[in-house]
Amino acid sequence: MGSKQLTEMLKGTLEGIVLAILATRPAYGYEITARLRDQGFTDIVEGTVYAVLVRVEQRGLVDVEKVPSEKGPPRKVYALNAEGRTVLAEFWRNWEFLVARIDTLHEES
Amino acid sequence: MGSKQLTEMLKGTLEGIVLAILATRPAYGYEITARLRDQGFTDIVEGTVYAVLVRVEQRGLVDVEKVPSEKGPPRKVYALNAEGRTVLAEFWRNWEFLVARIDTLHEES
DNA sequence: GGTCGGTATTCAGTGTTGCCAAGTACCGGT
DNA sequence: ACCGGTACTTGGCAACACTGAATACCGACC
Repeated sequence: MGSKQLTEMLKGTLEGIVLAILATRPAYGYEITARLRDQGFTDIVEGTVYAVLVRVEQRGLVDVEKVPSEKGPPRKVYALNAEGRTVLAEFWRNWEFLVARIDTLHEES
Repeated sequence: MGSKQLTEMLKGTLEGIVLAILATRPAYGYEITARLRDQGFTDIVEGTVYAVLVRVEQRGLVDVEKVPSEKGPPRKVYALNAEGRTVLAEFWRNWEFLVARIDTLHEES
């Protein structure tokens, strides 16, 4: 069970994390969840990832394509588009800003 | 806040930030807001800081003392206690975990 | 004496977000 | 026919930062 603290930290970063994953190559929800788990986010909830994908699609940050799967229902493959890349770049800027400020605080204590 | 992204990122980190400030020395709300502004969080909202302080007080992470001010109404001075230090340590662990994961993603893109 | 600005705290309401829990759907192997 | 793995959807909930306004205390200035 992930700590409540970490859950709250994910608010605002999870979207960026998903966009960053899509930046390397297109992917579908189930795959993204699995990759997050491999990557260390062992407690990430599937429903949450899908919710993020719905959101970024509605905001027009990704292009979507339905691709038949051999192992189950069709996959919705998400690909980062130009708008998405812009938002991702903004995410990195904000993230680095936050990390810098918090690092300063950490050193002071 | 400047960007909505940064606002969302603060969720889950602002509490840790405030605790980190209190770890250096006791402080009151107005002062903490000012320090955050000096430190780069130029758009931080006063009401938000007070809300965090109410929360950490209710959770018993701080000791509170009312101190008269020469320039206005009495100040509520917050001091981090043992429980607060524990939570702050947990915050740093979670923060470093998140930074590590996200750094990995950043390098991959 | 009355107003203005700086200090200092509180509070109701809003929107966004991740989690929980359950459900739907497709498929291969037994 | 059933079960487990794959794959997506959805309604309700709690936590959090922001908005905007209100309250209160004080010194300085006209």
